[in-house]
Parts: sequence; structure tokens; C-alpha cells
Amino acid sequence: MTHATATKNDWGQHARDSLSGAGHRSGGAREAVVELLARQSCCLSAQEISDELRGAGAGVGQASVYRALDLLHEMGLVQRVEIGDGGARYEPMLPGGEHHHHAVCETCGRVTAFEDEKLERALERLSGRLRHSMRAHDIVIRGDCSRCTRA
Amino acid sequence: MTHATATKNDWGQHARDSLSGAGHRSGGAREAVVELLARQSCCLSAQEISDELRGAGAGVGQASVYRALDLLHEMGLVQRVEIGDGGARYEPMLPGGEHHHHAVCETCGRVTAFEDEKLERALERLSGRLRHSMRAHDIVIRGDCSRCTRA
DNA sequence: GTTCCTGCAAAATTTTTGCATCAGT
DNA sequence: ACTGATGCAAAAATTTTGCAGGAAC
Repeated sequence: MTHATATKNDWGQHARDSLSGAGHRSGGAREAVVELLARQSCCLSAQEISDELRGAGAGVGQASVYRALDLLHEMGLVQRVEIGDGGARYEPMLPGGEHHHHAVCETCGRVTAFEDEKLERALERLSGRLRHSMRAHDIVIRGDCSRCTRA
Repeated sequence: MTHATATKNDWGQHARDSLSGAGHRSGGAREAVVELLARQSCCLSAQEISDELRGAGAGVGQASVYRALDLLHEMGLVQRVEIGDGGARYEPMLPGGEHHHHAVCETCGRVTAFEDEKLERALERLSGRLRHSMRAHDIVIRGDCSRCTRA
């Protein structure tokens, strides 16, 4: 079992624990959304989640997907990411605080995840001098991916 | 005349020059959008722009606002900012490259602009090692503003 | 048994498109 | 005059809400 897999499994369990701990019942739709998110490494749109669940035979309504994502977001279990295509995307927020950011290709639309230690440190330092708490932060870089730059 | 004002005026002129240089005609709606943006220091939503122009007596259609913003964005004259409320916001992109980022209060919704030299430097260094060009970047911080933290 | 969860459908938002008309070059 | 720009209205896409039935506790 790789480290990444362990972390992802942790998230699914962490999410379920948080939900039941907060007094939420375990229903089929939300369970399916958590399970799907737990298997992802990067962000998914509500539409993608809905389509995926529908394709898998689970009769999950769109409204339930949005309601599940709203609740997970309120509880700090998922991060909402807006990459500029007019729709929101969601990804698991790992309990350990480790996270990545996103580079969006303006030509092909592909989203690439990246991490940068120096960026995180700059943000932490910034957070000290800013008169604003920092519960979460998003960084989105826009440009062309390596494939489209070459073309 | 302050430095900031000079920069803002520069933007309006820069935008008009770029537009006419690219062969675009000068119509009333786009002109009004450019003029309004040139007077702003931070981001405005399409709705806010439309309402403002309508209030000022200019008979500017919503579609024209969206078309003007699309064009300005394509030409790199405005930056599209998504702060998580489901709608896009737009702000002038200054020719000098100077820019700020946004902190959004999760309690009252207010948007505060901030700048950070170290953050910019970390991004520039990152841009070198990333296999992705960086035409623009957004950073959004979410938390509570000083007013809401105190409350 | 009570209360929350869910799916469906309708509504509300935000953005895009079609088209006839007007205006800039 | 030619062609792009604009306003209006309709359409499309995305997200939220109302409600009745079902499931978890």
C-alpha cells in the first residue's frame, strides 16, 4: 500500500467519521459521493460526479450531489476549486493539511496539480501580517501546458 | 495627481489603444464598460457593471457587458477573478504587471485586496520549474476579515 | 415513530446565442 | 456601403429549492 493510497483511504474514513460525529445520517447518495471523491486525486465538477454515479448505476439525483458537496464543504472536508470554466470543482481536503494547487491550460483546458513548498511558506508568512484569517487558500495558474506550448 | 490615479488612467487609454489597434470599433457599450473599469480599484461582477451602467442612464444591454468583458479578457486587458460566490468578477490588468490578490470573508462576503512581494517571487521561481507557462495567476484566501473575527 | 435524506421536477441564477438594427470606419 | 457593435429576447448551462416518499436511528 502506497503512502498516497493510505492518505486517500484516510480521507474517506475521516469524512464519514466527521459526518456521523456531527449527527448526520448515512444515506446512499452522500455515501456514494464520499466514496467517489475518496478515489480521486484531483478535482471533479458536480456534473462529473453526477454523471459518474449515474453511469455506475447508482440512482443519485443531481440535487443530492449538490447537497452532499455543500455539506462536505461547510464541514471543511472538501475544497471548492474554481478554475475559470464557470463551474465549481471539488476535491478532498486532507486532514494532514497537505494540499496542492492547479495549473489550467488556456488552450486545451486540462488541469494539472502542483505543489510548492516555498509558496506555502510565503502564504504562511503572509497570513501573519494580513488582518484576515486564512482557513483555506486557492492558487490557480493560467497559461499553456507543456503539450500545447510545443504545438 | 497620485501615482495610483495615473496608473488607472493609463489602463483606460491602454485598453482603448489595444482595442483599436486590434481593429475593433469604438461603440458605446464597450466604451462604457472600459470607462467604468478604469475607475475601479478592485474587481466588479458582470451584474454590478450592468446595474451601474443602467443606473447611470446608459442603455447598455447585459449581453454587451458580457461581450465586452469576454473581449477584454481574451486580449489580456482584464483579469477574471472567481471568489467562490458562483459568479465571475473582472478587474483591470495593469500593463506594468503590478497586481494584487484577494481575501474573501466567509462570514460577511467582503473582498479585500492585498499584495505580497514574497508571494510573487515564489510564484516566479515556481514558474521556472513548472512545465506550464504562466500568463496569469490568481490567489484567493478564504477566512474571516478583521471585523468578523472580532465579532 | 420521528426526523433526516433522497429523487424528481420546478425555479432561480448566471452566461451565451440569434437576429434585426444601428453606428463606426 | 460594408461590417462590426448593440439591445432585446430566447436559450443554455449551472445551482437551488419545494415537496412527497423512503430510510436511518
